[in-house]
Amino acid sequence: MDDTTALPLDAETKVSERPADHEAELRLWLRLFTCTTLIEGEIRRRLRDTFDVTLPRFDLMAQLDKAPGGMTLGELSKRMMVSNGNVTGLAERLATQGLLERRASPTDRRAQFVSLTPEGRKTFRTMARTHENWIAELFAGLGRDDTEKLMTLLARAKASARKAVTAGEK
Amino acid sequence: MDDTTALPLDAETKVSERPADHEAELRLWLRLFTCTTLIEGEIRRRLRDTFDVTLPRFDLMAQLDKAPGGMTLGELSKRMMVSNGNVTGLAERLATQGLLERRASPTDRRAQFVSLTPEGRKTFRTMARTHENWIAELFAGLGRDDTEKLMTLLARAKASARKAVTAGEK
DNA sequence: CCTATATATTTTAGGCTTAAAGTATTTGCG
DNA sequence: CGCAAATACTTTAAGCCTAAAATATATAGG
Repeated sequence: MDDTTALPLDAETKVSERPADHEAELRLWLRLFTCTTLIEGEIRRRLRDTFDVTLPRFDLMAQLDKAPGGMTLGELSKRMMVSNGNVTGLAERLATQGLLERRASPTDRRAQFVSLTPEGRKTFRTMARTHENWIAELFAGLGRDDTEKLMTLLARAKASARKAVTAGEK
Repeated sequence: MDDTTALPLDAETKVSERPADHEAELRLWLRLFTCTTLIEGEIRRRLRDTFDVTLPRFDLMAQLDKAPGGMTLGELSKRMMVSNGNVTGLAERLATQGLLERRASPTDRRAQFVSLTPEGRKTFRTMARTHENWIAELFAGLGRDDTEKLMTLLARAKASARKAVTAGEK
């Protein structure tokens, strides 16, 4: 995944002959992807080595930590942006570990609420503190201005992508 | 994954009381991750719906397309930044589809070279053209300046992360 | 009430991914 | 040469993930 290749600077080439030259966007996507992958991989590695937990389980616990009363699997699925079947399995494994508990919804016999057990909450809070420091460490080379500018530009990129995605859903 | 929550603007809080407040970096990571995930998911969906191909297979073919003479599985593994076992399986499935061919290395009986078949190359080139347009479409909302600035900032972020990763490998 | 449709979840089949263990071969060195 | 270590690859076990089908329940309309 090298994204450092020099651009072929063929300003002479007629547009009609290269109607779809989107080199710049392709290179941006490659860089965005490798950058994210690099960080994500390191976080996965550290979570595993330090806490023996996977990133998906950490993410699920993070969602539950923000919702003290718990939530349904469907709600969890929406917030995590993954399929229903996926959260079914993740919740199952976390419940086996004693970190998550399920209870039936009093109003809807199809649904179940899930929430962190006291142990799950304690475990998550510990991990979350360390996790936050790792992220800070990984971004330590960025100044405050860079961070803010990146936030803004990524928001624009996200909005752009979201628009293209929803446009195709009509 | 909402990263739109307002920052708790507690400038009054003493540093000593909140020694590890890395909220900004955490929010940056969340945004970077959701942005990438959004685009990646859409590309996966379109590759599947349009060409009945997975992203990992597309990525592997992209590497081979850049190396006309083929390369070893180990080289492929390094370039794709995935495990050896992973490319073994991917290459196996692509070979079954007739898109990739293997031949023994003349000099090393442990190694094998893989390359695209003529059909594989043709198939990949077709997909790649469309893929490039999709990426351009997803980033269409970004101006040229935004794109360039993002490239620069992501390069900095990548360098920062790389440094933190290698520092832990000593 | 009864039925059609919608919703919440689980199950299934298939593919991706890794770490770790295993196999075959090559290379370096005494 | 002979053998220890390194290398290229495959296999295995476990987990993650999705789309699609299946199950159970809820809701709306006649």
